Amino acid sequence: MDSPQLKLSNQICFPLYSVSRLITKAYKPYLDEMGLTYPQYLVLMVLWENDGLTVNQISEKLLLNTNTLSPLLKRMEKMEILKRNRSSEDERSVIVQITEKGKQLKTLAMPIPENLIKTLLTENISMENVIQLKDMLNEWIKILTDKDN
Amino acid sequence: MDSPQLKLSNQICFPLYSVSRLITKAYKPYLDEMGLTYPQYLVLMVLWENDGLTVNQISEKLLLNTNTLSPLLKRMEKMEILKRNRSSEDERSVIVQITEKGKQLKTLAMPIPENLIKTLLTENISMENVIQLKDMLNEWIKILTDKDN
DNA sequence: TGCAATTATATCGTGCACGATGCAAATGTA
DNA sequence: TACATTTGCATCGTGCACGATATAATTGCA
Repeated sequence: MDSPQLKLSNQICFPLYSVSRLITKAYKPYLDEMGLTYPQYLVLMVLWENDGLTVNQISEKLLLNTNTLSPLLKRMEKMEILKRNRSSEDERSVIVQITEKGKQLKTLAMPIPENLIKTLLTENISMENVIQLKDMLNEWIKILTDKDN
Repeated sequence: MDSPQLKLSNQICFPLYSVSRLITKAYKPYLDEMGLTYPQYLVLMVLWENDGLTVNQISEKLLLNTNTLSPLLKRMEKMEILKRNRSSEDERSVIVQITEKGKQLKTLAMPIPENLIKTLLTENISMENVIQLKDMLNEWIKILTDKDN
């Protein structure tokens, strides 16, 4: 049985999985300076944009469940990047607030996106191509998160 | 400071990271039937295509280092999906060979790719679009693996 | 009101990823 | 031929991901 559909080179998920890992690795030197991991950086981007969200609201934005987020936020609290407090309105909810230290990391993060995108633009790949790719990925996110529910 | 470049919606890595995870999750029902994880499935795809490779050769194909692969292969050997033996030519190398059980899993895997691609094709996303996306990802893999060395 | 169902978060166990380190075999070179 | 260097693999520690499960607060409804 030849089955070309099972060849690695014909897969779509494998390049997605690899590029995701490789780009995360490309972030590493910048994130190391900030003492952050990539998922921690994602949490900070959410909080920089919108502070004081609940764990659940962060979960929805990052598409990560609380079994991933809770320990992650716990570590970040220990690092004094954010604080977690029970909501007084709904004692089940935990409100996450960024600290001064967390806010200051934003300055260090400012140049990261431009540096990263420079790496990804080539003779064959324009900014337009990247936008197009992002649109496709966002449509897939819509499809694949709908399926879950 | 407004810094739109730090908004989650303007990132390219975040949708890559999310889609990679979500597609892996879409594989899960199929892989569960086979008792495999996604990385284990990747190893099998390599071996189905080319049996008897060394750990290093698998490492190059999957872009995973031995610190990830060694434990993964060890688990797969325990599951009796493959065997690991020192090469007699070069005692440093370990040659990985698929077992009968591993070969038989291929039959179960055959329909997976088509089922997966059905999920990913929509009104707005054609097979052509997917191919184009894959080409972009492969170019990025080239760039980002060159950078490493 | 009473109580089952739902919701929000946390914990546990397992399996990746990956940087750092170790070790033995092979290679290169003085 | 000695021996430093390189190569191939493995192990360790840490931090995700994620399914399963637990717990407490809230909600819904008979």
